[in-house]
Amino acid sequence: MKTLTRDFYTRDPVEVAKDLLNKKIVRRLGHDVLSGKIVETEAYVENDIASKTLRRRKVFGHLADVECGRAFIYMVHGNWLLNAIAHPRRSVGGVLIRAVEPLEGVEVMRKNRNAVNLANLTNLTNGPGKLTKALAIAGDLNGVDLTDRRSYLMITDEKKQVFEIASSHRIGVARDLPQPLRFFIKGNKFVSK
DNA sequence: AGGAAGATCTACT
DNA sequence: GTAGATCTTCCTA
Repeated sequence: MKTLTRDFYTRDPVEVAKDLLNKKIVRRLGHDVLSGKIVETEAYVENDIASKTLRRRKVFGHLADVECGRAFIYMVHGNWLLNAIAHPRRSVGGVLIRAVEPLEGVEVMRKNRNAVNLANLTNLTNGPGKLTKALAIAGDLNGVDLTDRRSYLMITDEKKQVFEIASSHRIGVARDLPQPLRFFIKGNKFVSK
């Protein structure tokens, strides 16, 4: 398996958000390997007025200092959210991973999300806060290099596959930009509701 | 020092 | 569909 390169992330976040669909996120956890296919993303762009959180935290200033292809992880509403830093040179931006389809390590994921009714798999990782919990992703992983196969968290390339990309407005954003910035694999069961 | 609000989730009706 | 839990940062005093 091969990780996505720095160049992959050094582009318009909207393009990166679309291209991250169907890629694989890999989490090394002790002796276990947890992985899932990315099925839903959201782009956050330069001068993004939509997110109060981003502006309040001066995240864009922060993102500008951070290398593309690194993870940016922070907490909202008591949930950790996972972003990949992605923007053209001298710009700022990122991509929020909103949902994945579980592949390897499903039993460990179940354990990580204990106390929850997990009768069906779709409830395991179909939301930004759910997938971080299932994959044991928290603030201690902030800044890890997603392009480095030695990292505890990385994103790998996958064989080309035919699928249809659907888009919509972003979710949970108080005042969204006019253009659709949320992308997901059409018809996939693991997309959030 | 205290309160409000946010890129959310669960459990309940 | 709505309420309450959750935790961190920002704003006001």
